[in-house]
Amino acid sequence: MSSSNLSSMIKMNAPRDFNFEECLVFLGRSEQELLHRIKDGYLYKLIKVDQELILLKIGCKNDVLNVEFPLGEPSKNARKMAAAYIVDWFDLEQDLAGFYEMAQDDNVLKQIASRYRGLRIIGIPDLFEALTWAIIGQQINLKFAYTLKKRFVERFGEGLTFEGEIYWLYPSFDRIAEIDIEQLRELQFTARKAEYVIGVAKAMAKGELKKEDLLKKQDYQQIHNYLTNLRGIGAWTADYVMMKCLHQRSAFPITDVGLHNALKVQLGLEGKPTINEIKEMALNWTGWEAYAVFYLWRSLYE
DNA sequence: ATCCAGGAACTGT
DNA sequence: ACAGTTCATGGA
Repeated sequence: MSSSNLSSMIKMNAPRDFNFEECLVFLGRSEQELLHRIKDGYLYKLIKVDQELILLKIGCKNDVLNVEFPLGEPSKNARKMAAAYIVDWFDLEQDLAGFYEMAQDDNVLKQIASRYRGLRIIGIPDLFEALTWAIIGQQINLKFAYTLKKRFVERFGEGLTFEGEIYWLYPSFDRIAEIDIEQLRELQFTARKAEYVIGVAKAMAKGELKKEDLLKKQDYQQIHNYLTNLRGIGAWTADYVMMKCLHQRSAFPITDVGLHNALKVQLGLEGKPTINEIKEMALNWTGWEAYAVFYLWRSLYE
């Protein structure tokens, strides 16, 4: 990965096995998404680094990612942070050669691995967002989950208007740590979801829960245990967050309903596979479970 | 109407 | 350890 400056634009060489178009398909999966926007082949996202709001406009041509800053020239440090953000978001440090090698002999993954080749796990770099988005999505249909997220972001997040469009930042844990359950009930969160979301915000506001500390553990089981000790974080949520935020290749949300549906379709089953059947298939995926799940999720958005 | 949804905690055995 | 129950709401 190298980057060079060229008239306020950052150019980043994409790693091998990177397909921007495939990533955009995944990012465009919901009409209700408000934390990024895809327009004319460009991806727009608002981020905040050191109190500085930065709108990213990301394009890709000839295996080079081009990052522009439509709001104006950010500070040198902010440009550096923006580049790091993109590496994190698109999991660009991952070498996928091992995944494709494994998948080519795997009956479940063979087709989708080659069909979506270059798709990377699109992450949620913000730990608070990853945890609370997972909590919001627990046990409700995805459409309603997006509705709740939209209300949550529009009520407690920060918005910036640029050329007639509003770009949103996800609410900060500091902001959510100071609200009460009733304020989320108004948005139709259940009391339980509200409690979990505020609980996570408070833990982060107190400094008891930090992404860097989790990454330091560097061990799947340690991180998983730590996360599931938090109220509202069960095995599914822990694995989801380890996949989407902590770059854990072995994260495996095996009870995920979307995974079950995808396997049913891919294998042409009459009903959904059982957990034991999935464990059987996954024996071959060791070390690449997160990518297997992500490609299967992708297969649901034909 | 009825069942399910990108679950988790709680309760009883 | 394990199975059943409750939470709560919208979508199909």
